[in-house]
Amino acid sequence: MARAATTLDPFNAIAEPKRRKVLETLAGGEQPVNDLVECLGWSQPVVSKHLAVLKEVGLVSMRQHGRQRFYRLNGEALKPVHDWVKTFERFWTTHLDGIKTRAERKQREQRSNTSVP
Amino acid sequence: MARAATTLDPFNAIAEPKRRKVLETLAGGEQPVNDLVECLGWSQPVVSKHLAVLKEVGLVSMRQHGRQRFYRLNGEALKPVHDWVKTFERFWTTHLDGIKTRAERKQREQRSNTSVP
DNA sequence: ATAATATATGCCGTTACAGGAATGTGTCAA
DNA sequence: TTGACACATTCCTGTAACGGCATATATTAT
Repeated sequence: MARAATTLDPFNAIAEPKRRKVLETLAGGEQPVNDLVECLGWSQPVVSKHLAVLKEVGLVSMRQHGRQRFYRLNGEALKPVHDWVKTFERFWTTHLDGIKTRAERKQREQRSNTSVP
Repeated sequence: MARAATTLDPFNAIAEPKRRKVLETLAGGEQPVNDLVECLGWSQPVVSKHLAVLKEVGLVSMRQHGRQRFYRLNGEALKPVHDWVKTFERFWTTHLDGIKTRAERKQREQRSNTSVP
């Protein structure tokens, strides 16, 4: 068989750095395509194509006014990604706060104090 | 240009559903490849290849014991993804806790209080 | 040394997909 | 209507991801 089916989910959408950049830009508020083109410094078709992908996945929505099309971020579509990654949170938080580690060391010290006086 | 390499960063690595499944499985503890093969139901080369990608990005580490190779999850490598997605958290939490909605209603009430006494 | 086991790797075919260039579509202005 | 503007879409090309299959490599067992 060939490649796996193109499951167009948010995970795939944000795998592309440029699409993440688009989302970051739109986090500041809705913008017409041309503003994005100027702000990001890419060609207009490139911007439009990435916007099309983001819209398909539901990460952005579009509102037309005259000949301009305003794209707006729909951050809620990132929740599945957030929820998935969050299930792994314990793998770095336990290292950062060090509470558990310190507590355990204390316990070890206390045990050695009592057993080896 | 082609697509970005999957071994480039965790974002690309977890874009593949099968690789996410591998990480979920390894969250329960380290496992040799054959156990993963049986548990996941894929061919051995497929499992090995995905493990190779995950290892390149640093999402898993490997320990050899005899002829078995135990793969262990390194969840910390997911932190960049978590941190990035977290910056968009307000886009769905504000709807859930209703902070924004309540604040806006308050503003409307105050406006109507002053303008329409 | 030979066989069996555990895993990695190389090759191949198919398909995805990013970017460039050109063109299509729809809307406003004169 | 004609032209300018804003944007989408199509065609093309190069690169590489995925999976299957076969094979290589390394370790243990006999």
